[in-house]
Amino acid sequence: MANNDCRANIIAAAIPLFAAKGLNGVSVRELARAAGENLSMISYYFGGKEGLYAAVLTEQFAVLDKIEEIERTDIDTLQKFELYVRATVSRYRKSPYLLRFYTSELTNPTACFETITKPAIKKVVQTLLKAFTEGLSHEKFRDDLDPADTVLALAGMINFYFLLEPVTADVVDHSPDRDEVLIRHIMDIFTRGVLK
Amino acid sequence: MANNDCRANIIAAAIPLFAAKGLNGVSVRELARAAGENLSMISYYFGGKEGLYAAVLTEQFAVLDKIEEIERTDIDTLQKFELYVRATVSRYRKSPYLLRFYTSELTNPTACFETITKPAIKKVVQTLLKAFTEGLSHEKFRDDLDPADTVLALAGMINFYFLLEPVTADVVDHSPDRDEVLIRHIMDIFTRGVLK
DNA sequence: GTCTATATTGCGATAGAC
DNA sequence: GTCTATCGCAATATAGAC
Repeated sequence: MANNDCRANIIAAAIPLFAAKGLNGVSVRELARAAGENLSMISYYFGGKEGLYAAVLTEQFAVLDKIEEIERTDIDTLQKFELYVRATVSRYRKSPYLLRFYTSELTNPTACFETITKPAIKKVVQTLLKAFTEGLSHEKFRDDLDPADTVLALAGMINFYFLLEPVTADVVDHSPDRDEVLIRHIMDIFTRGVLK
Repeated sequence: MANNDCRANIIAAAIPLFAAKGLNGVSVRELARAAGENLSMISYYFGGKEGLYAAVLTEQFAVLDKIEEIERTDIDTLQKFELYVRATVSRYRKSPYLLRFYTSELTNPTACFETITKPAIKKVVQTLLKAFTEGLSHEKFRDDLDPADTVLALAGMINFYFLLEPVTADVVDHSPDRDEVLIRHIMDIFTRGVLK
């Protein structure tokens, strides 16, 4: 390639490769070839393969910071949960590799887990927990529900749908056309499940 | 080690290693050392590292076959779903590495994905789908719910709880003592969410 | 900044003795 | 069945020319 986008080219090429095969499943040669850049540029810009992986992870997880908006938005608690579900779906549509990095780090943690992955996911969970507690204090929700169990249930419903896509693709329609219906079904179940 | 349990020793040692680091994250030397067996025994018994991985995966996923019992059991549809949730929890307690193999294959599929992983998971999904359709025909459930969305939502609630444990362990109590409460909460949400 | 060439290490697999 | 020793290769990383 040999232009001034070298660094960006490498990152862009690395995303689908790391996502599909994990940190240990890709070699620097493969990464360089896919980027159309010289092998040694990976060390030059990122200090090695692990450095590149960390850069990719940081970029991928950056969007998770937007979860903060949920706290600042002045809407009903249930609507906050719907906002979370909608944001999750649109995130996965825009960043089709995000969920893979996310779960790959959960199951086969790398050195980045403690520094990048864990804080990013924890922030999401804590934001949801805060919203739930808020809803509880307004006496909107049944008070015999455990906050953690409940928000993890909601997060699980939407995340698992995407996680299982490689298995269920030929029996379930996972096209974006159905996203609106999916969101409705999940919010339906959740709403009836948690309201007083 | 050098006893007649060589094959079994290798498999037993390989389970936690493959689960933690994935197929590409472990070397045959590391596997042999952990098993206390000679390196060459891996090729002798399994034809190589990938063969050992396939053997481990087959053994781990064998328990998933028990899902069939749900079809044969003559109980109410909702109770079938509760049976599934209970079976899932007890499976993860008995096989603490199962979920890791499961999701690792989903996010970073190996050669085993099409032959071992996908059929195993698909069977579970289809069993749940069948149970749901059965419940629909008995007019137990709201008929505006999509079967796939609904069963994936239930599966997601319980699986995600365990998947997120590495992140939420210090903010949520994941001890087996709470399993019964967890199951109750999930079934509560699900039941209220899907019943007419 | 970018390249080639290479240093070095560790990999998976197996030949062949016992 | 189990071992040691080793083959051949691919890995990451970098030195040094330009």
